[in-house]
Amino acid sequence: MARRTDSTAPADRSARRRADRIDERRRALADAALLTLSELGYARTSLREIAQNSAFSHGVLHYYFRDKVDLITYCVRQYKTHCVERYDGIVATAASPEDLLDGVAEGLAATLEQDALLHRLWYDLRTQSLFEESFRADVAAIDGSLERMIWRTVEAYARLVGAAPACPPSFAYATVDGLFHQALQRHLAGAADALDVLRAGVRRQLATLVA
Amino acid sequence: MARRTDSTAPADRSARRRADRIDERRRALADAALLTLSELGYARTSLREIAQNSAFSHGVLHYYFRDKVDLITYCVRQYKTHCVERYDGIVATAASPEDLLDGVAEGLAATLEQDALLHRLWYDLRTQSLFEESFRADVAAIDGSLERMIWRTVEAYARLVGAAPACPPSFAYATVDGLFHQALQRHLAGAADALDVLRAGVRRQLATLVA
DNA sequence: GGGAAATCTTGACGACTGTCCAAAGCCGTC
DNA sequence: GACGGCTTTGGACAGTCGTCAAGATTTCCC
Repeated sequence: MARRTDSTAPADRSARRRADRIDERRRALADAALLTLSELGYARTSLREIAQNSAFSHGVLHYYFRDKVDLITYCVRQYKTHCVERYDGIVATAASPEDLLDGVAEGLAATLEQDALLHRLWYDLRTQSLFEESFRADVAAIDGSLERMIWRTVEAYARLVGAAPACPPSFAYATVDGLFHQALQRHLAGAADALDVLRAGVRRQLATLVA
Repeated sequence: MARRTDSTAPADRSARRRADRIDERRRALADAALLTLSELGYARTSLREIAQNSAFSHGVLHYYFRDKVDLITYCVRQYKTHCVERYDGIVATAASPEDLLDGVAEGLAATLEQDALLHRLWYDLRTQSLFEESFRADVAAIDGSLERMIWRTVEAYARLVGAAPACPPSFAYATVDGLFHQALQRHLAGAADALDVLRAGVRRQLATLVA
């Protein structure tokens, strides 16, 4: 019985290391999957293609993921963390309304440019979730967190101009998302002014959202 | 040489009738395809499934359409005419700004409710066109005509309140489309207030678009 | 009414998909 | 250094896909 209560018994430590290794593999495979997905879109991405963009063979995907839906769900979740990490922190450090508008407009334009393919994938998956039950819940969760992010911006702006938000959060999100989506579409189509139009549009729309 | 110049020679008439019949078949098949597409989405719709929702067998599709892309392109074009026909005429008969806002809000809410699946398909195809070159041109054409439709509304509203539009057409379209897309998403998810939220949102947004 | 052309059906083809599995490779532990 | 479990491979499987073509059927014209 001696030291059976020791929580760092060799067996436990090895089990933990194993679990960590598995998590790491899953993350790596999900990264490869996101790469392929953002390039080809959901409809045209096969498991073999994903595996070819990774260091492994196609069979290993079913060792780490139950099936294709499990993998894609995991990818969506991973994308979400990537997403909110990027977005957060834009709002925090603004001292004046103008600063905030600048920061938000610039932040959105920057991520649109840098992560254009990931955003394209996001809109793809969001649309697919309208047809496929599988990852609807995860998509809805991301949508909600994006809406809350926009809403934090509106609240911060309202505070800085000494007014109150004058619209529901869903209205703010819908209109700004519409602007972002259109800008992405034009940016991908090669329109040189897409980013500037987005900046101007976001500034204008945010300004009308407070009383 | 006698009547070789007669434009209604039997051969011509028969050729014309044949062409008409072909057009009719193509329209019927495209209708069946639109039915299936709007139910399953682009990614999950196969030619066999389309044929099963029609009165014909799957082989006939390649008699009237070169390939799948040709069929879907034809569907997209057909959807466009269906779309603008529906939309047009909302704006024309408004006497006061309030009338116009009512009419537009109600018109958008009505088509969202009645043609929910078709609109879902539209967003699906628009997203697919970000990945697939094939029907990008047709999608862009529809997008443009929708933008012009919204813009006509803005202009009419501005005229009625005696002001000028105070934003670019693309801004008006992006924000209203964002509202419409969100409302569709919530409506399909079963939210009972989706239509009312859309009505309120559209009214609010349109009102801010003129000086 | 018969023959030719248009139309439609049916089955086949090769390519591709997600999934599964037996075997091989790998690695830590005794 | 050999054993045993964890990883990984690559092929097999059943299914579906778009496409095609040969044959059956219908339609039309003389």
